[in-house]
Formats: sequence, C-alpha cells, structure tokens
Amino acid sequence: MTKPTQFSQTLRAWMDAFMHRSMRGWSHFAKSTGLSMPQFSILMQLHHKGPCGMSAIGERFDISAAAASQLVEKLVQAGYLERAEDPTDRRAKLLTLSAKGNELIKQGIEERYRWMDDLVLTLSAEDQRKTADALEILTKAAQQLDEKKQSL
Amino acid sequence: MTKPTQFSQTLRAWMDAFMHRSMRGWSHFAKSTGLSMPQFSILMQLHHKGPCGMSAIGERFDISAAAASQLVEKLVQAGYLERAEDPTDRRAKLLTLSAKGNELIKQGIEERYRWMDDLVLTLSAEDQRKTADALEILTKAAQQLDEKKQSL
DNA sequence: CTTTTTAGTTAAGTAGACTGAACTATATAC
DNA sequence: GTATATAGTTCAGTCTACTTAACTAAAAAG
Repeated sequence: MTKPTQFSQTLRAWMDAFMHRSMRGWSHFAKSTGLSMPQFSILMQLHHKGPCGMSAIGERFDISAAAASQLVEKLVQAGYLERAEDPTDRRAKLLTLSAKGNELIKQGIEERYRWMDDLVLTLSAEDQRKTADALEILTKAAQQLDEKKQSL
Repeated sequence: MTKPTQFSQTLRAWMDAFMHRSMRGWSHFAKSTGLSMPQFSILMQLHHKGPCGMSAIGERFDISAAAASQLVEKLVQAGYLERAEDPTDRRAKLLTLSAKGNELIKQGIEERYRWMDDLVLTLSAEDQRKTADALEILTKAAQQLDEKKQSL
C-alpha cells in the first residue's frame, strides 16, 4: 500500500459501492428465510465449494467441531442439507445441499444479480461491451490468483 | 430474469467470485477485532452513510429500537462510537464514529483492497486501462441507480 | 493387535442478540 | 394547555452460537 494508482482508486470506488450493496442484500435475504447468518453461510459455502465433511465447515468458519456439528444438525432438520456417511471413511460425513437448499441459495443469488441486471439496462451497448470485457479479464485473473495461492 | 445476456453472464461470474471473497474477508476481520458481526455492521454503516440517529440504525438492520440502543451502547463503551445529543431535537441522539472506530474500519477496508491490488499486479498495462474504464462506468451507473431509487 | 489419531456427536454452561413491555423526555397537533 | 406521537432507554426473558469436556467409532501407526 505505497502509492495507490489511478487504477486501484477506481477499483476501490467500485468495491465500496458493490460490497456495501451485496452485504446488505445477503443479510436481508438470510433474515427473510428465517435462517441465522451462520446457518446461511454454511449453505453458501456448500453451494460455492460443493460437498464437504464436517471438519471442513469448522475450519472454514473458524469454529469448533462441536459448533459445526450443531449448526449442521439444524440445517439437516430444516431440510436444507443432507448428511450422509462418507463411503471412503466411515467416521466422516459428507454434507451436500438438498434440493431445497439449492433452491434457496439460487433464489438469493438471483436477487443479488437483479441489481446488476438493472445496472446493465442503464448502459449503452458500447459500455456494456466494454464492461463485459473488463470483468472477464478480472474474473480470470482472480481465478488464477486463487489457484496460485492454493498451491502454496 | 427472462434471458440472461452474454453481459449479465459475465457479471455473474464476477459477482460470484467477488462476493464470496469479500464476505469471507469481512467476517474474518470482524472476528479478529473481537466485535460481533452486528456490532461491526453498525460501524460499517456509520462509515458508509455518515452520522445518524438511533432509529435509523434500527430501521437499517430491521431490529427493534431496544436492540439498536443496546448494540450502540456496547460500541460506545468500547470507544468506537460517540453518542451525542442532536442539537435540533433533544430527544434524538447523533451517532458518529470515533477516531478509533474510523481507524478500525479503514484498516478492514485496506485489507479488502489488498486482494484487488494483488489482482491488478497480474494484469498487463492494457488490461488495467480497460478494466479501470469499465469499473468507472459501472460505479457511476450504480450511483445514478441508487439516487433514482432514493427519490422514489 | 494394541496405541494413537482423526471425525463426529452430545451435554452443560456462557455470552450475545434479540423482543416486548414499561418508562422518561421532548416534540408536535389540536 | 392538554393529548398524542416520537426518540431513546432499561429490564426481564428467550433463542442462538459458541465453548469445553466427555464420549463413540473408525482409521492409521507402531
């Protein structure tokens, strides 16, 4: 963080607007579903990263295995999650989103997208093309950055 | 949500990557400060929108006035917030971030930016220019969209 | 085959976020 | 001026998240 470039200034302005909006949106949506934020976050994680074990949940959210187990139990009871035995290790459990869970998350994501779609409608065709290009560049770069970090 | 365009596809890919990252980052940072997520969110709100009254907090987070009052009390005790009497209405309070509160939020934002800055470094000069243009377009569009919604 | 990890659950207890109800004090309406 | 609405606080009680500790069962190590 020596001297912010023009570019990172622009990034920051965008991040401020976008982060504030999306965080507000998510917490509002989570509340409307009746789920707590921690519960909801677990569903989000499963949606993003796919099935995983109980211990992965604990690590991801930095809570004890006991806490993870209890949160997951509630989500299973509510029908959002399925908890099966891992065939390769009978101690472990495999957590997957149920159809109901998937539906819920998709709906939340749709609502988040809607704002972006509204944004699109205000742009000229030319500006749409420009921004699409740019975001593709950024998305790819983000992917590569993540992969690089993962391999360390 | 009829037929997603190429553009909104690209937006979505970006949103997925970006939202997941930033949410994870924020909750991790909030935890590291010792503040709960609701407490932290209040500081964020103050930072984003500037000083406001107690009732505005309740409305913004959809909690009772009692809950807002209690959360704010904790933040005042911890020195992150200042709660003064509103000179124009002696019933009302004016909540503002203290220097300590401001410092905290700024630090969190810096950490969030860092990822973006890393991202920048992986791009060519040409790509940097392209994305800067695009994000400026998007940021302005977002501002205008918000203003339009506010005036309804 | 025994010992030790590892994966997860259960239980008891702590702490924070929240609500409704009762209250104070000020502003607004009539 | 009285009545009413508004801004905020305090209190008692509830619910959820979380922790540690004690447990079961299966895998891995010796």
